[in-house]
Amino acid sequence: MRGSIPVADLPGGLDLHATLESGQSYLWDRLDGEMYDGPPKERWYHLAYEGEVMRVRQRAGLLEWEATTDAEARLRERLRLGDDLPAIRATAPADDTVQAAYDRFWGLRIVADPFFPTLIAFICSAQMRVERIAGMQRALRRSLGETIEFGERTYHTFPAPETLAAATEAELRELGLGYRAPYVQETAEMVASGELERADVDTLPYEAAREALTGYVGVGQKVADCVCLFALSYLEAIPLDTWMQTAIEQYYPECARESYTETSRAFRTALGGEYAGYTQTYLFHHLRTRD
DNA sequence: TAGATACCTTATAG
DNA sequence: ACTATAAGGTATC
Repeated sequence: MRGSIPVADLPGGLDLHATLESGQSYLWDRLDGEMYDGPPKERWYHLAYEGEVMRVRQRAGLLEWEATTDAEARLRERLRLGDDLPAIRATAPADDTVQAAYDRFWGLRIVADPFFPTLIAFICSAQMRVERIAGMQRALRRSLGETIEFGERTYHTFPAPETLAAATEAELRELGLGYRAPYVQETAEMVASGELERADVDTLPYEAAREALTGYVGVGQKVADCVCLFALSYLEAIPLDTWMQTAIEQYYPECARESYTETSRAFRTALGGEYAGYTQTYLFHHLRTRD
């Protein structure tokens, strides 16, 4: 099936390119060089997950999609197309840097990615660059995922928890995960066995959810915040990575505290509270890609 | 509870 | 060519 959504109908519009290449999602893949070699901002992105393939591109004022199923409702959820960006931006501070970030990437939306692949991707993100994190996720899909044929192309889905739980540490190290290999295997086991799963977390208030997520192996507060923001829709979560730590020192020194939890509270307040994660993501993408 | 250190692997700077 | 350092941190002592 296929369809298209007029971008002008979305509150605040859409920048699909910024949304999917700002380091928040590792589920969507580009089709560069295979079925597309046009302008970077109009490229197709594809996603294979739980037996379904969908692909999208933004072109000529439309968000076009094609899928093995009737995917539009899921697409609207995953890209949070209903979020009112002007209302969200109105909660952000008036700083030049924050406003420059919103101007530059206006239309960037926080994703609502599926829980398990997001958990694994951000466990893999420790001490790693964005490009290599994406490479690891591709390797996991290619090596352990199931294949689906769509449009004369073979797609690989992200492996199920049971599959990753059954993988050996050596096998995962072969895929380039390094010391994260046992973390991924053990966390997958916890999800597969039901020891700790999404339902145990996503009904909790934000800080309790973040705390609960650190029960997984390889998940500290920063990775837990990424899962909260990009998979569980806690829009107040602000992952404090090295970029944000630097930004706080430079632009918000009054928010610096002794602990992650306290700094997070102070910075969240500075970024307007309820939608701080939105502003943090604009800021992160801006700082990481300038120069 | 706070502080220090090891950890896989790759890319980049010097 | 070769070494040091950093890359969206976490676990362990």
